[in-house]
Amino acid sequence: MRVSSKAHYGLRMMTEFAKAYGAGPLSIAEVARVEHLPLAYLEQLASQLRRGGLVDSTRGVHGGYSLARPADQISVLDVVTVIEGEVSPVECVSHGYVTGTCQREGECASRGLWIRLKQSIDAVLSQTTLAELVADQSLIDSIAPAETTR
Amino acid sequence: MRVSSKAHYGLRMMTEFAKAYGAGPLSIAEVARVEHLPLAYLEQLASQLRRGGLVDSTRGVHGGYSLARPADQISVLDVVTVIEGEVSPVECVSHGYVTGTCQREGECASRGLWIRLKQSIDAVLSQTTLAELVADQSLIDSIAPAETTR
DNA sequence: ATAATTCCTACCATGACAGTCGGGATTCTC
DNA sequence: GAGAATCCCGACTGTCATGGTAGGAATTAT
Repeated sequence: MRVSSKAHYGLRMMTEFAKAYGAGPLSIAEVARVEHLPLAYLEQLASQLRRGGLVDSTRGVHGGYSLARPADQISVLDVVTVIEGEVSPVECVSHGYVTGTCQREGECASRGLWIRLKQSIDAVLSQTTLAELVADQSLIDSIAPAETTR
Repeated sequence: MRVSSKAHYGLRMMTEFAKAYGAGPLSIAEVARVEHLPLAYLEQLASQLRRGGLVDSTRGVHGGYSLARPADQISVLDVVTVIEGEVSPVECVSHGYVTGTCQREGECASRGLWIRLKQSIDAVLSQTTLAELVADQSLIDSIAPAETTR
């Protein structure tokens, strides 16, 4: 029951893209710098995010990535799903589940529980957008700006 | 963001113990039989559940395990926690988190999100008890009893 | 005694995670 | 056109959790 640091990294990268939205593409070298994350690893994650349709890429000298749509239209669930695959506590409640795969299907008492759990997780993650994370960030920075200068 | 099949097995075992509650200890050999799970693996899980204080064990010929307290006083969260450790999407919101371990602490905008997520998961899992799972099970069995005979 | 049980430790195979590395393709700038 | 900055891609690696298996020791009812 945990979010991988992979997805966490992806989310941090996405908030950087969100901050830069509208001001041209942001390179992952820059993201690596401000977030203190390994460049080569971010490259892989960025590719996944692009293939997942969350960002667009621009190659060449002033290239980089930018959000495929405004930050208030990308939820944390979108990001986590692209990086970790569908959020689902057990296979039998995932979207692509084929009826009958689980032999216990008819007699399973806990399926209802897993469905409630999935819905609950999805709700929390889909209610928060990148825009809100960025807003919270600015708020934090405005209160304690000295911290960020190290 | 998934529950391990280990925890799932543990939960299935616990519901068997719940069904047998009051009628003496239930052996894991029996659990393995009715749930079609590997015996040797269940042994390990049963030990964990015992060390976690959820069941009591009786050795010897008519030995086995029985719930340490009534089924309506053991939640799914109890079981999952004993088997998987604390449910926590990221380290910084877990119970044993030491303030300052995460360098981003002051500037982290997503911590609030993870806290909401944890609370949401905990709520769902702690609201369901073994007693409810057993009750649901009986209901299912009474509706479609033919299924279980194969 | 012996059979049924829990208990305990060690072992193992597989796959995910969290990266690193090296090079190729593209595009801007000079 | 050369060079630098960038994205793109595949291969490789070390560590750890998962999902088991195996063997034997301790305990207890019959």
